[in-house]
Amino acid sequence: MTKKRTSGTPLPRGQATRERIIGAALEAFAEKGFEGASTREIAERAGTDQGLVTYHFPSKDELWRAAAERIFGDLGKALDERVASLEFDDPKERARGVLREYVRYVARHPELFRFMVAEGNRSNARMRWIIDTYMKPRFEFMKERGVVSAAGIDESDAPYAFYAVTGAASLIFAVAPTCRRLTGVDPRKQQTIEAHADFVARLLLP
Amino acid sequence: MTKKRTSGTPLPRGQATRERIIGAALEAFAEKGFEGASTREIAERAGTDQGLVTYHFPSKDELWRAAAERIFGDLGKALDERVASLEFDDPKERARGVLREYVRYVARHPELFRFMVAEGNRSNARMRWIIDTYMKPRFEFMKERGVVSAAGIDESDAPYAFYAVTGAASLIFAVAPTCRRLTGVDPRKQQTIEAHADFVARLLLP
DNA sequence: TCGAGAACTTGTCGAATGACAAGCTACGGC
DNA sequence: GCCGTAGCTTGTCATTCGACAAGTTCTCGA
Repeated sequence: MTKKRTSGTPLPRGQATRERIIGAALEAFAEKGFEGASTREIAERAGTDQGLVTYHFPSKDELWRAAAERIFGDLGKALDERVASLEFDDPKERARGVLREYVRYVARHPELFRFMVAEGNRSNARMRWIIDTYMKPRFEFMKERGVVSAAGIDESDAPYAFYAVTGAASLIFAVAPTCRRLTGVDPRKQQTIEAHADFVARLLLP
Repeated sequence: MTKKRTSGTPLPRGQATRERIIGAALEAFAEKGFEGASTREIAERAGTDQGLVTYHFPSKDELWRAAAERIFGDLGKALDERVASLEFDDPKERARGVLREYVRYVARHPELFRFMVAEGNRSNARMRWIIDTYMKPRFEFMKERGVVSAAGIDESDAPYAFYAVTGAASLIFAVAPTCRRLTGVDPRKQQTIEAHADFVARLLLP
């Protein structure tokens, strides 16, 4: 039953805790930024010790990289799945569906946006790699077959559209506690998520 | 010429460095978050020593509070000035003007948005105070006499509109280096700022 | 001009940080 | 069964953190 392993392939047990650590790191990095999140806090969130974090990840940088790959990879997978399952003939209706799915995803993963904003004004090698690997394909998709073409937006406006859509869709979930106090609306409620998805879809694809 | 001072009133010289420290703190907090920004780095940005930071601000918390008051206060003042100077009869045209001024402001102060996102998911006493003091009036203004009413948006959608507008207007400037690499467009250029202002205004107030 | 106090510098403290080394445990191949 | 190693624990290191104390310099009113 057990899979044949070549030497060096991680054991399933180790993989699981490794994944837990990445998840904990993602939360911590999104909440406090790279410098603010300590490896000890990440370990505690993951239910282990600090020593184990440095065992699985030789440095904090490596852990950051793993967390970044995880969240951008997950977004890509989730969107690909949903997009494939949407069967609309009308391109605008299809774009609406994609957009609504995107809002639902960022609502469930507010750490994605916080991570983006926290790290987005650095331009080190790792950030550049993330842009080229994960973000470029999304941007090109949106430009050619997504919201931009469906909404009749000029291609030269694609950069503005990309960041306007991303910001409009995500911010409310990234600052949920603030929103609750300011407006009385709780972004964590399903009802709010759908209402915001509606609003954004109407705004961009009337 | 010199103003009469009662004992204990800070000297002008002290005020100036105090302001410089607040500015440096703002940059650092926006860039690395509260925990990630060190008082020593803030001091260096301000051109002084760490001891002087703790002299002017008894704790890092107090410094954070001063930085938050500064940036939200500045936004309020800037918008009030611009709004007062806009003389449009048509409410929609007026809302467009306000919105474009808002985009220009966040372009010049990208740290505002980074600060909001970094601190917006905490709900401590200081954040609550900032919401009640600085953000509530802005939200009410937008709802009653701003973009929401001008765009014919239902008042119950005001929360979604507020965060959609804020996010759409600001994100591109908060992650400028990323945007440059991803799209080729540099958000720091005046031309880009105006193009984004155009795009957002057309999006929300067609 | 001189004294008082604000403004600033310097040095130091315990606590927390990232990284590492030296062990211990448990699982899977033989 | 038993052995090697991946997985995990524990302890320690130099460095950096926020905070504070003590001392020096500058400014301005009298």
